[in-house]
Amino acid sequence: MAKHHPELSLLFHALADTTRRSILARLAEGPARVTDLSEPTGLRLPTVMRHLSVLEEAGLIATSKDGRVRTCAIVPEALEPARTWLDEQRAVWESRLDRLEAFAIKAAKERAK
Amino acid sequence: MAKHHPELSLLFHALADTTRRSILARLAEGPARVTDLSEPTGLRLPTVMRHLSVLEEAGLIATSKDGRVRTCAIVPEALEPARTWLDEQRAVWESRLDRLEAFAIKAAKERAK
DNA sequence: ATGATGCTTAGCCATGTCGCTAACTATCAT
DNA sequence: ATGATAGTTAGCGACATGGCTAAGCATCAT
Repeated sequence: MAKHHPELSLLFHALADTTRRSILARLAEGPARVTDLSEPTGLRLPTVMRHLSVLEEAGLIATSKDGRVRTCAIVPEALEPARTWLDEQRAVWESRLDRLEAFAIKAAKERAK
Repeated sequence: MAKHHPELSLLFHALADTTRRSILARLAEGPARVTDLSEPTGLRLPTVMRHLSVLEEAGLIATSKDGRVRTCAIVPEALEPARTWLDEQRAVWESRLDRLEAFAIKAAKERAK
């Protein structure tokens, strides 16, 4: 049952951090330099660098260096695996709603005790 | 720009682990006892318990105890915040494709050097 | 009432994460 | 060639994570 999806783990892990999500939000407005990402977050450069490497390993951003300036940009397709997984799960989970309801009744009974 | 979404962090973090995703896959087939989840994963009970509490805190599962048996079941709506966030991002990211392409050209130039 | 069963708690170990500072390298401007 | 600027590397500290064992508690069957 699709037990090993390291890419999904990388992806979800990268998204599971408010700082990284706000970096992505900033990059959604357009490419930015590392320093541009450091200022609004109030974080030091090395800290930002680490977040960027997590995002890059997850495939969520791409970076390139021109002179001494590194520019970061979003990779929109990177979200697809997550989206696909969520859709698949939703499909399966909802098709089991009958059983879920049976469980909910049991749970309610338990809660009432 | 929606900087603080602790629920999203909990959610993505819960999903960022293959063991937890396979527990969810198992639960997608219907509610199960803790022991039922322990056997296929090959993990010890306390380990499974910890994963379950992570999943429960993220709102992804609900559990109830009847006698000495705890039953776990999926909470389908729990995926919605993640799905919504992904959809929003995709919308924004894709609307910036023009800028992205400009960046891609620059990146290609850099890669070639 | 005894033992088996199912879960729970406490606590250990190795490793990973997230922030930092300090020091280094590389580039650009003068 | 000097200094400012942009990024990078190394390494620290506090804490979280993911696995385990051992021991405890509660319930069910006999």
